[in-house]
Amino acid sequence: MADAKLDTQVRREQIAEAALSLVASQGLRRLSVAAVARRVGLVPSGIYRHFKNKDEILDAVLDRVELRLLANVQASRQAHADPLACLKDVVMRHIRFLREGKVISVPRMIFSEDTHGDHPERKRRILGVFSKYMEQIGEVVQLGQQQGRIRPELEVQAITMMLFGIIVPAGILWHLTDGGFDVTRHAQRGWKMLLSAIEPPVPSKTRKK
Amino acid sequence: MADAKLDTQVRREQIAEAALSLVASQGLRRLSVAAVARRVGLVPSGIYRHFKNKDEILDAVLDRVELRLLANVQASRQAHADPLACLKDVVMRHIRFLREGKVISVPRMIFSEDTHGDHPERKRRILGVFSKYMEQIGEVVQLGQQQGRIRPELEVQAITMMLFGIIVPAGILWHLTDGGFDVTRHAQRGWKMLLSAIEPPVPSKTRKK
DNA sequence: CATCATTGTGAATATATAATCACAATGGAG
DNA sequence: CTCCATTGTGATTATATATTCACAATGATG
Repeated sequence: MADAKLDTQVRREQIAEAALSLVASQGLRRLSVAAVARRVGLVPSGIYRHFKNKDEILDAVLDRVELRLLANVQASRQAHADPLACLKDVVMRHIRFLREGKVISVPRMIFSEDTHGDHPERKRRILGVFSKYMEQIGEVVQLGQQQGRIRPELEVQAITMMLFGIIVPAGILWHLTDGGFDVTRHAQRGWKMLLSAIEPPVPSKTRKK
Repeated sequence: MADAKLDTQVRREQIAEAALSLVASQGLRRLSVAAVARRVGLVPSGIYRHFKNKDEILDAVLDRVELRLLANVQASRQAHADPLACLKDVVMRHIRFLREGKVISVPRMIFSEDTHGDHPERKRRILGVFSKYMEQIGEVVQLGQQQGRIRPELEVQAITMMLFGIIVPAGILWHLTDGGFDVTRHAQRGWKMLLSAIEPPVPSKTRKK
């Protein structure tokens, strides 16, 4: 069935990518070893040549999700020197990837009990991913506060959570409506409202985004 | 094993309540017919005397969730004539129920593919529950706009989504940290920020909540 | 070419859980 | 009390999916 034998490094890559892709499009419930195998072009038992079990595959998927989430924040930071522009970009970038099916929304990972139903340590793992993500965003917020672009009296965590509160419902509605919900508009509106809450009353610059 | 035979109405009530309770504490993945039966005090096959299949049980759970969510909004509306106080109460009440395990956070229902994995109509059902919930909240927002308590230029949906954006991450973090996250503080901060975004610049009343 | 390690296949096994089936027990009606 | 409808039990079946196992095939090396 397989075209040829491939090195385990290559197969692992294929398998992890196939799994991530399947999860993004169909959710974790539908992720079966058989589905992954089909996608890669192997028979199901062939998967076990490269991954010890399904849990290992899920771990690999999680690694990828983490990389992508953090890469998103990094990309935004590099594209925008201005903290506010950067934060907005984090949101919009996430939305774009959501639309393109290139990222699994965090809640989807969290509440898919297939991910960590019987594995408390994976729950911790997810919490870790989330924490890192929030931390990265928090650094941008802090920068903004130091530069007078963001109200200094607001707590960093509160701001990052509000940002998260824009991203998450987007994923939820996108998922619920099978892509029918206008997540871009939602994000723009949400950002605008958040901005009015976090921007200092006296604009430190005439720039009004 | 059962103490006595009970009328199917009574059993259906018990079964639905047991299922809801189990879902709230353990998630949907762990909801098995056997677990529900144990909780009620029957053997697993006895459940099928009262519910056709597991799907019917899940539908009953969803009904209950809907009732509770909407009852929460109603309760807040009746307790507070002021729209802003009402909205705040919706959030805080939800948080309280979350803490007490009396409500399943909506994302948990949505992203638990056990709920609707193979049932598109149940996904629609959930979307319907969510839409009703948002509608009810939206009515309060509209009232607030008519009364000059909330900026009239902001779109109702944007505001309700921001409110949702406070509630949802609370559920997520509560779940991820096994109740370790301070959801009350999160909600209070989030509400405060949202308030500064939606409250008109010139207070129509000296009341500052 | 032969050898060998690694990868792939197809059949079989293991497991958890939903659901069926046939018999038992309960409780109400006559 | 008997009868009957309904509810409860315990054994069995069905099903989906993860995983193991034994053999086959590939590709690199000497």
